[in-house]
Amino acid sequence: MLRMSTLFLRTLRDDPADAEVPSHRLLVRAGYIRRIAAGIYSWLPLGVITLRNIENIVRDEMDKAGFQEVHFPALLPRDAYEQTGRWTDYGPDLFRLQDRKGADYLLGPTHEEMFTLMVKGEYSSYKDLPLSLYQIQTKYRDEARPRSGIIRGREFVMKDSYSFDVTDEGLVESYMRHRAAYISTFDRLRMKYNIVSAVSGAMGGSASEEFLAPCETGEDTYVLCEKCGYAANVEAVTTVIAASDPSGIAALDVFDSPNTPTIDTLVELLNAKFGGGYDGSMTLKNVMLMADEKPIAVLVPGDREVDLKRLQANLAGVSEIRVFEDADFAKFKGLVKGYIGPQDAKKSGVTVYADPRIAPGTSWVTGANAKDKHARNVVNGRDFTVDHYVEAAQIRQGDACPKCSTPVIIDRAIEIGHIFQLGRKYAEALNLTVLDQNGKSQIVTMGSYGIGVSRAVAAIAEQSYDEIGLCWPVEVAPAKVHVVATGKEDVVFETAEKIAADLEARGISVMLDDRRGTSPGVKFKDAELIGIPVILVVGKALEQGNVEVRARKSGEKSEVAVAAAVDAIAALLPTLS
RNA sequence: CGGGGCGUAGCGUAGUGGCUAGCGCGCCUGCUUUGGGAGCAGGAGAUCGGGAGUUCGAAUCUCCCCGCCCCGACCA
Repeated sequence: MLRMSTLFLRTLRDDPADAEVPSHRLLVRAGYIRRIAAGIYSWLPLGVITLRNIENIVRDEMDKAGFQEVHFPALLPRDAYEQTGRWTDYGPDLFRLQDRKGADYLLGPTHEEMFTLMVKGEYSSYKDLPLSLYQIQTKYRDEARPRSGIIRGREFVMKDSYSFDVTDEGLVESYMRHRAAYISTFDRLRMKYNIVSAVSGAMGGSASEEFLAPCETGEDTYVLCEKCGYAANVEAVTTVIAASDPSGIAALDVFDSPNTPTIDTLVELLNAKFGGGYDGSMTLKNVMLMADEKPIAVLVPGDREVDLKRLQANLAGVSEIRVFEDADFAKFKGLVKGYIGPQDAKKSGVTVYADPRIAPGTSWVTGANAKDKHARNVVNGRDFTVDHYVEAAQIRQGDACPKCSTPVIIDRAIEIGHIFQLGRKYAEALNLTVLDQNGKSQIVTMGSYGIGVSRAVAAIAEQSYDEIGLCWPVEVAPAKVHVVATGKEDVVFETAEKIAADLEARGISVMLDDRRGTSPGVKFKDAELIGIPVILVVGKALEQGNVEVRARKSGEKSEVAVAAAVDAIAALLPTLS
């Protein structure tokens, strides 16, 4: 039982000056966490209990799914990370340090290497697989910009799992088992979330999905179709545009277009010159970029920007993209800045990438590769060729859903889980093999799965707070019932004690406000701020032999007889989410 | 890393060259009060982020450094 009279807790009346997002503000005010340094927080008793509750739900669901818990140190030698190249690849985000002998160590940002080596050390037969291991552990990443309190910290608690299979089919199965376990976990945490397709990015591998908890303060943007349920990270959205039949489109027509440096001015001129009907979406923007110092042109409709993030995510094997600078234009004489069209790309040695919106057979207005000249009726496949199609154009609210064509919405969310099929990258680098039925050595294929446990504390808070404080789901809250004794009569405190003890005896955890001499207002405000789902007030109503039961979230109140209080609460709890 | 803002007691803040750095919350003592952040009286608590400089005099001006927050870049 938590007793407010002795609990190590001080709630704050004012919002802390350095907290802006609701979860941060309230977790600090209600005495769950305190800041130590940017992105580094200490946990006070209420915070620790809440974090543990979440941790235990995660652990329970992992165990139910048949995954086995192990534990690694956070402090790791450089070795394994050297072998996979991540000692350098991870860059400045990696916390590095040296021991007294000058040997290099790191604080683990994620543990693929260690898990791979652990399995390698114990197993060597296909008979041992499939296998899934997990740990709940503190991770360290020297984020360029920690933010939003506990949402993006430099130290955070994460549950990470890894699956090991011999075959690709086995990996898919392990992946699906994790997916199912994640669904039960987040459901139990009473979180609202969407499972969205993601691009696997630098980690390599194929299939990848993110569990995103929608909320205003989220830092991830994703696309959602409310009709068919399609959901994807913006980077992973696919564009479906059918090829069209170009026969009947008039021949390419070059025309004078002085003083048209922007799409808007070009459209204006087109409408003046050719009798109207043109808009930005009919023009073709030809963006010049350097991809690992090789020139590429990226074609997008004139009314959209190139989304560099999407482009980068979808350009396999390219590590650095930058826009053309004047020096680059100087090197490619065929490219007339402001009047570039894809028609002569081959001559200039430029590889042409096009967003799928530039479908084969479509006709465009674009630059004519000569100063002050544009061309219309420029047809993809007839007047220019696309080397590769790549998702590059920015995505907008109202774009057609790739599954059902309904206009999509764009929303923000916090990433609370990520599952993906890693493949053989780490097993290969660290030589994790098993012998198959034929005695032949096979490289193991892996999956990697993460849940941000400390981040979930914030994400849940973000999804369930109101003007007066936090409102935890029953299983997450630091206690299920907050028993508040108000008044100065001993009988009030004795009754509160008795009910609290009875509740605990029924397995219902209690926080008891047994502070003497604290005014009722203070106790109510604290209870509301702390956010325990049921508040039971022992006070005025006691004269009629009653206590007051309040549901924190809905605000519903009722009076029940003292003797019936425990039963009433036992009945109420399962109805609360 | 670029842009913006900020740093004064545990928390929130006032003070833009001049007396002993002010106020609210919280904390301690006493009395009163007890259903919505109580009242009165008394009290403790501050290297004014750090260093250097300008000045008769610096929380206040200058320079350097450190830290924090927000936007962006970045982020298995």
